Amino acid sequence: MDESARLMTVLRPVRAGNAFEETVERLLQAIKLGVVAPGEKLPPERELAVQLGISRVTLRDAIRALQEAGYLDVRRGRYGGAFVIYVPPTPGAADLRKVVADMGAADLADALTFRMAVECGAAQVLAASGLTPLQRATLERRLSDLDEASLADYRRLDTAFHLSIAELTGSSLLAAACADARLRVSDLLDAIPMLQANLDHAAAQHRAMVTAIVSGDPEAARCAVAEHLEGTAALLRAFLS
Amino acid sequence: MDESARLMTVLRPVRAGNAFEETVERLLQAIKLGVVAPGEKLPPERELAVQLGISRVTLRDAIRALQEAGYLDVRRGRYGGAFVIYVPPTPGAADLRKVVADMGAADLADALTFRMAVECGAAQVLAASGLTPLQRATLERRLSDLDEASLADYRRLDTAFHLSIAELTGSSLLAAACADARLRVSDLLDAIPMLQANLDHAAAQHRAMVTAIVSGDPEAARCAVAEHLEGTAALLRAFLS
DNA sequence: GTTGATTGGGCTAGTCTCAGACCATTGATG
DNA sequence: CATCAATGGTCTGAGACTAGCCCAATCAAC
Repeated sequence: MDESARLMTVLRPVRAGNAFEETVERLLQAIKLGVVAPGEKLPPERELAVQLGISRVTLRDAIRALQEAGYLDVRRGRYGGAFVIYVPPTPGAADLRKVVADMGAADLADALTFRMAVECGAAQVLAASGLTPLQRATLERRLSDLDEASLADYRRLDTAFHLSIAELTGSSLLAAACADARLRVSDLLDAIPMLQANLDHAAAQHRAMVTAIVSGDPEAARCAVAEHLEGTAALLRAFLS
Repeated sequence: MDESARLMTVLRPVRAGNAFEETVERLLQAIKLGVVAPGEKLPPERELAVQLGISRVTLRDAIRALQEAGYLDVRRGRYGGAFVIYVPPTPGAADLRKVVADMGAADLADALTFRMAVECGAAQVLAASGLTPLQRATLERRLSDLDEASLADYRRLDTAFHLSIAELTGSSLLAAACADARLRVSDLLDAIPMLQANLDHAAAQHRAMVTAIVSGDPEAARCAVAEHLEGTAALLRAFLS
């Protein structure tokens, strides 16, 4: 609030943990966000180590940890690799309180606020930028993929749709921020049941977001995203009380 | 754009560099953003090392590097410490092209887009949240501080005003994102001259931002921030062409 | 089968980073 | 002037991390 708030913001920890822990988190992000879908495999270790900017030893430690935790199936030899075997838990309100307790009420509010800000910002920027036909086609494609998704694929394609908005702005910083925000609420989203009424509601809101963005209306885009995310937050609150 | 874009987003480097480099960057952020004003000193090494989550050795290496680069004056003994002696360069268009060349055109667009998204998002969220009297007073205070600022203090207080918006949302993630965004354009801002006409224009826009936020109008808040940042971006483009 | 390409598995020497202890300097206070 | 608290300066041993190299397993293609 006062001067010291900014000191704490800027002089926050340089590193979230050691290289091993951060690598586990990052791989878990790829798996939980469905960037690497179940059945698919991660890039080869040597390649992945370069991408992540770490040594192969550290990467292998992280992969082994995820293997032992049941997220990956590692196979040797040509056409081998680290295959994703994790499937999101069956949605149900049973675990939600536990998930919230694990992350803490303060972190929950932080994450929801952060997500609201960056996703609304991304939609606004994208709408204001004026989409190329190709960009528009990509966005429409993600939406129709989501509309036709099976329940098993829904979360993954929902993530893909949301992240596409940030990616289409062309800002990798913004894309990273939205991916981070999404990850911070993904455990929560996995814990709430998917009722048909909610899915229908969400589909309409997704449609409104795309319409606002492709028509180049930043106001409407921001508003549509805010409404959608507020709906999700309200759903969370409902299952918590 | 396609699947691989998300792979690159999530599987980006785990670490921006080694602990030493990241620490230098962080301290430079505190100095350049004016979180620690010229003449003031950084927290004691032992304390700072804990805050940054690094060892004292690494912190000292970083401090020595900044000392040799002329940013800090380190004095021993009681009441000693690492005093900030850096003052932002006199604004002038001479260096702007060089600054832009150093960061690259792609990074420039990325940074401006990112800043637009997160600052608009923060203002929207804050306006929607409904400010307490204390929060409102803090925001008004920052604005009046800025209005009365001398030219030497202007950039620092401008930063303080902008970052206050994010901080007041209560989301440390959002505050960190806005601080990061601000830092990425701070060298650019330091390179453009401060003309009275521009300052007056900015002051009016700042006023509009505060008015929209305290009146609880997310639409207007988002719009006011977008207009303000767009003005800055336009100024940059003008000095570049 | 044999071969060859691709991939995970493992080792080693060297560098980076850390935690903790101890030393040196400064300046306000009595 | 002596004291003492606060602060930067330095050293050391242990652990984390890396780069590079070679080994082992697998499977398509011949």
